[in-house]
Amino acid sequence: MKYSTKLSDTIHLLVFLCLAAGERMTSARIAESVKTNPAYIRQLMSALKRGGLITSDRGQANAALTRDAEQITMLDIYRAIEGKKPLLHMDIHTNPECGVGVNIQLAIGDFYREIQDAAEKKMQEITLRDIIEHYYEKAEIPESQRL
Amino acid sequence: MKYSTKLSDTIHLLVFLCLAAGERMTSARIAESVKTNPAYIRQLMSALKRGGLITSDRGQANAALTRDAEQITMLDIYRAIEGKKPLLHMDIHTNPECGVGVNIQLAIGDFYREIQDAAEKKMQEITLRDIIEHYYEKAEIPESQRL
DNA sequence: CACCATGTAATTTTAATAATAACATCTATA
DNA sequence: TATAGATGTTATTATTAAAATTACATGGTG
Repeated sequence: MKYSTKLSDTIHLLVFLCLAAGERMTSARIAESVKTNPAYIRQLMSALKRGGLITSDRGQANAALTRDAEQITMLDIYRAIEGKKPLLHMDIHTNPECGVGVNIQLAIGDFYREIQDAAEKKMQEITLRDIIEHYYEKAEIPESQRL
Repeated sequence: MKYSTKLSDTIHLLVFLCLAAGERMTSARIAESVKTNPAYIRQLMSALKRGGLITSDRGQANAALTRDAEQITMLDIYRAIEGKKPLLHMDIHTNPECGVGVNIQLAIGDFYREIQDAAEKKMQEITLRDIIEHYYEKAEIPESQRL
């Protein structure tokens, strides 16, 4: 399949929203930057809304964070849009006739869990504010123009 | 796309190989346990060979680890079969006209790198021996029957 | 009312992976 | 030496998760 870029696109969306503070961002405007279509952006925003990270109103462009950017972690975003989807995937099609196969996959699953936990711990340490700050540096936006 | 189960299948393959110490495992036998086809197994083994983790001879079933199971980490296996493929994927299709889009993705990339490092550090701590031991526990193989 | 926005479901297209097929080459053995 | 069976490798097809797209109901604003 394609690789999922949902997390990247959602972070992009959120940063864009923050940078345009005041200015009302439509899904069409955001889609232009992400180079995708408005419906996809709205789907991501819908997931963010379900996850309690943003509010938005039907009929008008009025999305906003429900809390400060430093209170939103990358893990919060990941959970909102990818749910419980893991980074590594077990093979659940092994031969059930083969006891070895089944138990090896179960054993692998426990180690995958550890790796997932390590990754999620790091995700939890990264806030939307951190990403915005780092974006400012990358883009070399002068301090005076930052929010 | 489909989710990649290459890592899971390759670990499966290696454990299977270790458990059958002595007995010569053909790609057909292994494929039966993983419930796939022999050519796929040979492809995985080919990658392991390129990565220097196993040896094998053309014409006869004779695969073997190049070093002890405790000297092979999950990261070694991941590198051999997935190369530099990351766990999280950036969106490289953002609008190049939009400086914001490009720089946000660059900023995201740096944080993804941190997450990748955390996951790889954990992978490096897990050896093939650990997985085999844990399999023995899962399968409740009596100590007397373990290798 | 007219226009433009969101919200959402359904469908189509794209792309990474596993599955499969085909075959050259090597080994062991009868 | 001939044959059976194994690996090594490439090419093709099928599968499947994701993004793209379409469609439209619904709500807000001038």
